[in-house]
Amino acid sequence: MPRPKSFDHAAAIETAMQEIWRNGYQASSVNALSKELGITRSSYYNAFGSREGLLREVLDHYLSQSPDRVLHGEPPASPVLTLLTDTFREICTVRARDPGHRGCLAVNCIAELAGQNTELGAFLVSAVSTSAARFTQLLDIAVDRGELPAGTDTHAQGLALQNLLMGINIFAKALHDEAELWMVAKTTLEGLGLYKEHPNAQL
Amino acid sequence: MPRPKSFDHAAAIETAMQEIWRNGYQASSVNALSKELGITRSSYYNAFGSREGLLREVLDHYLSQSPDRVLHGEPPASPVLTLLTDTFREICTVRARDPGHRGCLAVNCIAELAGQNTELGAFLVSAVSTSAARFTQLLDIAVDRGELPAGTDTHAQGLALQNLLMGINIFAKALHDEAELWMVAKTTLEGLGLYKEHPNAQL
DNA sequence: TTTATTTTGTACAACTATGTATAAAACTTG
DNA sequence: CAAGTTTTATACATAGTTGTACAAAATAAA
Repeated sequence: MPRPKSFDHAAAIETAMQEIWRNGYQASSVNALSKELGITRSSYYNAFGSREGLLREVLDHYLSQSPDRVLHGEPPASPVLTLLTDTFREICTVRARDPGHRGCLAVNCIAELAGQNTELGAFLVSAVSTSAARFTQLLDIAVDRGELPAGTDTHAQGLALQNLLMGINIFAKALHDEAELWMVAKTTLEGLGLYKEHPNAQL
Repeated sequence: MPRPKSFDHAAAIETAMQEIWRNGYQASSVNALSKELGITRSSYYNAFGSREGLLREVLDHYLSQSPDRVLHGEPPASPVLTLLTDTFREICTVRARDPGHRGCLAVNCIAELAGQNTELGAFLVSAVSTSAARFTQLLDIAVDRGELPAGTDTHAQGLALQNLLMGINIFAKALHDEAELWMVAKTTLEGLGLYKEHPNAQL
């Protein structure tokens, strides 16, 4: 009986994400977003409820496809240090090759909204906390597997990795050279004793 | 002959800085800023020319009093590594004790405006570049003084320090505990071989 | 075809935004 | 007191903002 939804919700979220990523949240009005989505403001409010409602969906979508997504989920089969190194390498590549130099949408939103917008701010702060805890968890696994020495302060190291991650994502907005961006990550990872070259896999 | 300026320009910049720091640039309208400053919009435009004009002045003021200001200016008399360690310690303290958890105004503005607002974006990007170069310069001095080994890659280390700085400033918006924030900085500095305890000076 | 539902178009309300213009008031110095 | 300048008050123009309301159109299934 119901008329089927005639615009692709997922595709709309993707498009809106690109727009907010480029222009920032406060600068992305419902007018502008609706125009970009090719729908009317009526449809916008019908589909997303409010201006802020869309951003929440956009952030969920973003986090599910951001370059650090591989860190979450099941414990990795490959060595943890290789996973970490590869992930930071990937992040540097993606960030540097983004022609808009937009950095990380989540980090941008933290800078814009944390401690201000109660709802979204709290969500973002908790996402940072979760990510840092995940780094620590991975390092604990590395200790268990003998990849890292037993006395390793995985809590401190995990926080340092989270900091490296966010730093890279901000730095990428100002430092556009991929090699230099990777130099930042590699230098810090080496310092932390967490850098590991990829061991010529599949050979 | 001229009527004296009846509102304190410097104090107004300071007040506006606090407001923009708290709410972000895009969310700080001329209306809101004028009200906060206790002046009319007429006076605002008269004094600052435009919305953007004020931010430029605010950023200049901010940079002149931010916790990393001590890194600039004359080469330090004290050991470079001590200066670096103390500066990062100070930054962690200031950021964690800010009840608004606003982080760094400059970093917030980079996240909000870099690659978007041509004028201010370029200014902020160049400020990052300058700061990174200054870190490298300080490390070069440290090498000259024998504080660091001769083969040190001061360029890579300087970039890593700039990244640590910006990371801390973002992280502070989500991680409010001073000890944990300092753990981030200390762990990274130690990893980079740049951490040095303050040598009980004046004793 | 009727029915149930979603989407759309359009209008409205009530603000708010930036920037400009202009005349009146305030004030200090000569 | 007069001159010169700054500040204020007020209005205007033009555009945009979020959110709501409601009827008309589109659509698929019974």
